[in-house]
Amino acid sequence: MKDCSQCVVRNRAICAGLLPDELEVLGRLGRKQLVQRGQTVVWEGEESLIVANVIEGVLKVSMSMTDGREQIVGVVFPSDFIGRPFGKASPYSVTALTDAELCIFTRSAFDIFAREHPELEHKLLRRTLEELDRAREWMLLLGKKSASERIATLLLEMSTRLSEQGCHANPAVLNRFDLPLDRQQIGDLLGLTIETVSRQMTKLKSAGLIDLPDRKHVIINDRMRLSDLAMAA
Amino acid sequence: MKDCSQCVVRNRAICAGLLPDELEVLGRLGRKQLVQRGQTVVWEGEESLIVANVIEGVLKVSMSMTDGREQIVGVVFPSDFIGRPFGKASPYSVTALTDAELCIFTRSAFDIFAREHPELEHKLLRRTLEELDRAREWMLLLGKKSASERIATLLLEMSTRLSEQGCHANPAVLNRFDLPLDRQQIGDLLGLTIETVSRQMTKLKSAGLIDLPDRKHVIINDRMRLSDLAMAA
DNA sequence: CTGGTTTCTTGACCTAGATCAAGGTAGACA
DNA sequence: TGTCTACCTTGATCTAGGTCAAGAAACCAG
Repeated sequence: MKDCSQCVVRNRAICAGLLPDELEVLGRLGRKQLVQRGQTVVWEGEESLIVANVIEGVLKVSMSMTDGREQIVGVVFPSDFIGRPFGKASPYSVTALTDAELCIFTRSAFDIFAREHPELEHKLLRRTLEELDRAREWMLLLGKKSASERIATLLLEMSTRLSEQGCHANPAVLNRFDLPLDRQQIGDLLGLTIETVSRQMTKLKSAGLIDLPDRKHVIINDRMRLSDLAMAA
Repeated sequence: MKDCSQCVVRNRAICAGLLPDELEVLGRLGRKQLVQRGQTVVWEGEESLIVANVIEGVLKVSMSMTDGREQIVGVVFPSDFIGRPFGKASPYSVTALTDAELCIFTRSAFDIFAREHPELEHKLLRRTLEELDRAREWMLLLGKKSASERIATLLLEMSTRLSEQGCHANPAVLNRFDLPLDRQQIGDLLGLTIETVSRQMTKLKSAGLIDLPDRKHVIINDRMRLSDLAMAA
């Protein structure tokens, strides 16, 4: 990699806070790579060979059962970290939902570098703790929420996470954004079928809480009612 | 705390690997505390004041909705770490499922100590990554598995985690153990009602895969069929 | 613009698991 | 030793969301 100091996620990714010379060493370990929508960069069950920072684009983290049932267990945005450091096999796949740009490291090189740079491990720890909080929040959704509560929660979550993407939170995106997932993927994330997702979205649209000008585009009209719905019923 | 070097979880908790003098400093920051079954040590939404190592006993990590629906998002065993370091509010509660013994630290003192001891933060990172893997595995269960698959998965998970508790994996416990959860708690962990849990357990018993000599005790008769069931159907 | 493909929506029907409602049963305590 | 109480099991019924089956939009290539 030529110059990490110019990286667009420089101040938000786990490499933020490294000293200039440390950053240069890390930069030499990594390489930028473009991946296309649909391309898988980490395979469930395979040896965990790479880790990466997301520079641009959105990716899904998913696990599946032998008979093909799939659950999306995470959605990853620019400046987020992907891959499973310090472990032989990756328990999940990582697949691009949009065209994306990654900053890839071999896992072994990253593991060694991380152990030598406590500041980096600290950043990674904080991120992993946040990811764990999000995973647990999603367990509450999957275990206890109704279909309409799930859809409302998803729309709000996507809204906030997409709007946090820019250098500063981007209020223009907050109530008007493109979903990076199709209906099937929304189902796989929420533990619902594609038909239930479609019906519930239509219902929210009819109730005036949202607009759906086309397949991917979402406009939130009544954020408050939507978040009431997300929390209880 | 008098003497960490005598601690029963000494070699498995995150404090393993600290130098004797570091361990002594950490020991002075912590105190042992007994908690009774049912007692809550961390409250959801409250400021995160303490973290702890579990010395003895089993605890649940849970999140709930405003209307009282509760999801258990984690079960914690001896040598595991509890609490949310590096964050103001705890997103979940932690409650003892059995009488337990903890080694408690104020969060602020622990945070400072951890930042000064990369080896400790590394251990904590590894544990958090494992906890995240488990949470995601559970998301697959909650999003995609049938009731019988969920029960089978739970029994196997409890079997392995309880048997790993001793200094060495304890094969006697593997197929014969006491569930630290009652039926309601099993339901809250699996996203099922108490009645469904009861019916599915009875079904597994009738099929001869397990025995249930009393409320809490479980004997696994046919581990292979149980794990076939846990994975697919 | 047109025909083909993919994705999404809608409708009709079905089922796994929830809900409601009695009973059992095992500890606990007098 | 009885009876209280907190769990647990079982049965009957209901329903949210799944499944199956058409269409309808959007998207794309020529």
